[in-house]
Amino acid sequence: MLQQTRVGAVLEHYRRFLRRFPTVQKLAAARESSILAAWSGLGYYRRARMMHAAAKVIVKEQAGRFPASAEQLSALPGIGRYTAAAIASIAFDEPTAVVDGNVKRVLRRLVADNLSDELLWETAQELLTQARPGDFNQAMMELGATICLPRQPRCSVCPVYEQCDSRGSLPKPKTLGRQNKRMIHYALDCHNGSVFLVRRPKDASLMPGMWELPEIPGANGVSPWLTLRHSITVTDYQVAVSQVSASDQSDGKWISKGRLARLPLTGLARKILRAAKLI
DNA sequence: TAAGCGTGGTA
DNA sequence: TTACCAAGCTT
Repeated sequence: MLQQTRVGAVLEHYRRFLRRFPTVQKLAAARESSILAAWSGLGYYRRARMMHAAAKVIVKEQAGRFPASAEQLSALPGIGRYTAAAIASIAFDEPTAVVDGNVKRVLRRLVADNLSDELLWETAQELLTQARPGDFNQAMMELGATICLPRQPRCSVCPVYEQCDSRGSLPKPKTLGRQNKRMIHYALDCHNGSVFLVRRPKDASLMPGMWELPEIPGANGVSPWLTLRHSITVTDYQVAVSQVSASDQSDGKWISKGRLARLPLTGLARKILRAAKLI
């Protein structure tokens, strides 16, 4: 859950997720839609699918025993170099350094050089406190998250200021492309305690198989019931929601209010249904 | 190597 | 308001 996602955004989902899937066996046996429903709103849904796949490998091929080394962990789906090192060092005391976005920034400032990825990993490994690798790794990430901030580093309270070659300066990050903007209209078709929802195609690149409100053509002259902003990857959406019938023109399903929570909704659909006090 | 993948917080 | 960016991974 923490891959590219802040701790604050994860906490509530994490607790709910562990209540729902308390063991790797339960997770492995679950249906994908149940897992996606618990993940709904967190984004990067591929992470959930891959964690499901990893749970199945652990249960079926390794008798439910977790791999305990970074090398073995990185063989699991969805576990790359960072996550393997994080689990191995924090959970199993393996002396392996992590490099995440925070550590990259800290190290590049510390040595005042735009180190390549490979050099960053080597440097982190050299600095690692062998006796307490998990604590060291978490301290490095925490330093980046709380003091060595991207925009305004708090050098005056930094514990390694004396050893820092740059004292806070950092090569200007290259600016990314501007976000696309788009207007999109949805129908909120709701009666008898049910909402009409549609399912995204299984082969969609974005959020495949997840449920959302039916999209409708806009500009019918009627002002929408609700407007909001929502950004998905590289697109900023201006969203308009109208309470109109859509069940005749869209291939979807009526979902009763009580079942909404168990459905893998997109984050945007969840936001709209919450605004409508349906969940 | 670089693009694609979600969403929310922050300045 | 806009733009950046977060405990990255896969293809």
